[in-house]
Amino acid sequence: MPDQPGMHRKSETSMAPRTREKSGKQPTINDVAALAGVSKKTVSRVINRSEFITDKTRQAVEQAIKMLGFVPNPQARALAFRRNFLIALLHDNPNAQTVLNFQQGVLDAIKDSDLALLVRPVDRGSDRMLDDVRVFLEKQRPIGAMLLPPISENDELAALCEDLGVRYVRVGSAQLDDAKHCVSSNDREVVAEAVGKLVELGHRRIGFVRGPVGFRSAAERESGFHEALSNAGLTLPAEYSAPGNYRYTAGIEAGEALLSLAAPPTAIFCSNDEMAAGVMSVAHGKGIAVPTDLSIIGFDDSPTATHIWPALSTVRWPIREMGVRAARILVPDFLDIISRPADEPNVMASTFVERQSVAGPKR
Amino acid sequence: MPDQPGMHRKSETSMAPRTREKSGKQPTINDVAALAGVSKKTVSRVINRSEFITDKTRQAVEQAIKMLGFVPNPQARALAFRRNFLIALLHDNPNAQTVLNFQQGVLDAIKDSDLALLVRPVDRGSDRMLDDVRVFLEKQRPIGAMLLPPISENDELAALCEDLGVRYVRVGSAQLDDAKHCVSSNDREVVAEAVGKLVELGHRRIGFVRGPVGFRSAAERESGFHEALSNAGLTLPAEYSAPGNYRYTAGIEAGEALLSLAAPPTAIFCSNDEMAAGVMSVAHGKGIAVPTDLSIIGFDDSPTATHIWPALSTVRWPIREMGVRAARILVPDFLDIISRPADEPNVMASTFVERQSVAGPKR
DNA sequence: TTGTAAGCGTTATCAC
DNA sequence: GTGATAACGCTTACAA
Repeated sequence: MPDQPGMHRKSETSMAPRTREKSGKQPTINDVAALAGVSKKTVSRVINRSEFITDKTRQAVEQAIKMLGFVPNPQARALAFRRNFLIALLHDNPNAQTVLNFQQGVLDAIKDSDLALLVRPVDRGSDRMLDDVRVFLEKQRPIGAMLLPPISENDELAALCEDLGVRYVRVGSAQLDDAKHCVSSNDREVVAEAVGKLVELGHRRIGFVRGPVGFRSAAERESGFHEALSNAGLTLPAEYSAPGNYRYTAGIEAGEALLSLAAPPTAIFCSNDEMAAGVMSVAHGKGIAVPTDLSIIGFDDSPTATHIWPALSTVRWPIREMGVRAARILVPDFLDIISRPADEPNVMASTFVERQSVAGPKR
Repeated sequence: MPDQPGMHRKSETSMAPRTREKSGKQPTINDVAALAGVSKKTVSRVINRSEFITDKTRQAVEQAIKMLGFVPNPQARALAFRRNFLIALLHDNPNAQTVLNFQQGVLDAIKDSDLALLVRPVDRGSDRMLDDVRVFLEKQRPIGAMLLPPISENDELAALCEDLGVRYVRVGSAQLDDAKHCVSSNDREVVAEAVGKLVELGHRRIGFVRGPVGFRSAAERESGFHEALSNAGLTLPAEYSAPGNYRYTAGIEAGEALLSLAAPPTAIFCSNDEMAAGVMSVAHGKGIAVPTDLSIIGFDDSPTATHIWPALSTVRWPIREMGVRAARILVPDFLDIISRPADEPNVMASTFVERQSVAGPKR
């Protein structure tokens, strides 16, 4: 029985007995080799799909594998390869839905592969963040790492991965890196489109609730907003732009500010759904009817967007699909991919989803 | 260079060159042993906190470890221990917030340990579910597994873990297993309390929106509801009980049904927040004021609860804390735990959170 | 209390 | 194409 790390035990051999697998031990590569009448290395070649093998040998080995129900031991492979068959998901928990949807996408993509997913939150506030990640990557030695926004915007983090020989993909609202290291959405473009719809409907007094300072996604969305306004020959009065941080409470504050104005906006674009929900609550509280008196648009198409009333027009951010794509870019060689991932676009289209929170202005 | 699994390459040695770590290779246990002037095994003993070591030796080794910046290679340890230093989180994605909050709790708990978290969704609908999980556990060989509801209610799954020598903890709305294999909340009790509040306020016509058939959490919440009614000498007319599945759309349907009744309920308890949001939307649509004309209570205290208007009174489910506790129960020996986890309760208290969606009935 | 030798299950090297 | 033999970095069994 092993010493147990961190176990502070009295005896070196007192670990609780472990139930033995019913069928005895699992078959190893040696069993397969023996049964197939070949060497370990040949079996290894089959496992790893080396090309230097005759079809006949391969088939013999494959049959032996099947007969024995042999599954290569990932721990041993990890030791020999000096690399674990894992993908690490590094995130700073921007919001649960985003992380989990992305996670789900990644898991979809690697479902039939030998890979597994390791999740690692990082604290972007901490000054030891880089060291923490370094230790983590050096210990776990994953094949690759996925960086979710906002930490995906950290160039040092990307450099660290590069440095440690860990592949990486950065997820963002705009091209953050070269195509083989980046999956992004087209936030600016689609926000411009959504706000353009407001203009088409006749809105002239359009408010904006910003995202957190320093976030690329916030900057992209803001610039898309301005783009739409200037396309329409409009400008944004300073008092129509409210600060925000992607949280509901910021939406409340923004709503209070914007809707108390002498000439309040007839429409408000919020940089995410949570803040849009906050603005909507304020409207409800003030007896301002949505969408009759006020149109509201959000961003993310989070569950909140459909849970609030009236249902929120918003931008659907294809985060799950981005997870799939990120995996395909990161580890194409593990995913039995036919088409070259290089041929797939790495900019995923967000789309404007019209629901009940938008209408033309009253007059 | 290794063959690459799944790589379908032309050459056995053509793998893309990998950036070599700046500082050469990482130090191994041999380097430490040499520097400290002891054997490998002694270093191993220090790493694994064996007690059969003199303080002097230990200190010498620890110093060497520090000087070299040695970090034990988990892959090698995993091979030798026949066990990976991982915790697996098995879930069937009941909802993102729950999974991620729990995940966060687990990660909090294992933050300073050598453990890492592996996330694995399972498809409880599939008839290969057990086999899939078996393969997963046999391959990854985690120290332990955490089962989230509803799959935590599957006894075969628990038996499988037992069988494979993988520790496990089941998370549920009620005691699903003995204390060392279970973390639970007290749904029944706190639902009874919440509904009791409605009764105290004077509500007599109280509706109920059920959770999905077959879910233990749904059954617990329902029985808590009935408990409160019978405590008050009330009974639930059949038409006041609407089916549900924890989804928003079910809330919409339930709301339509309950609020179209000739004598509609003056209060509705919903088995989760999403359905409560659906009921609330229907109320808004029908011009029924909340809470004036209708009180609504949900369950979970999800983000939705505060994003909707008026803010939802609900039951806070301490899912993150349950994650922490689950980890402490699962791997106390890895967590430098002072107090015995056995002394900590494994039933975590849910609490009723009063917000704006509840008031006394009109008359 | 410490050390030696033999694994753990796989891949790398390099002859054949 | 294939296989013997030596890694990979650590733990275990057993000896000292």
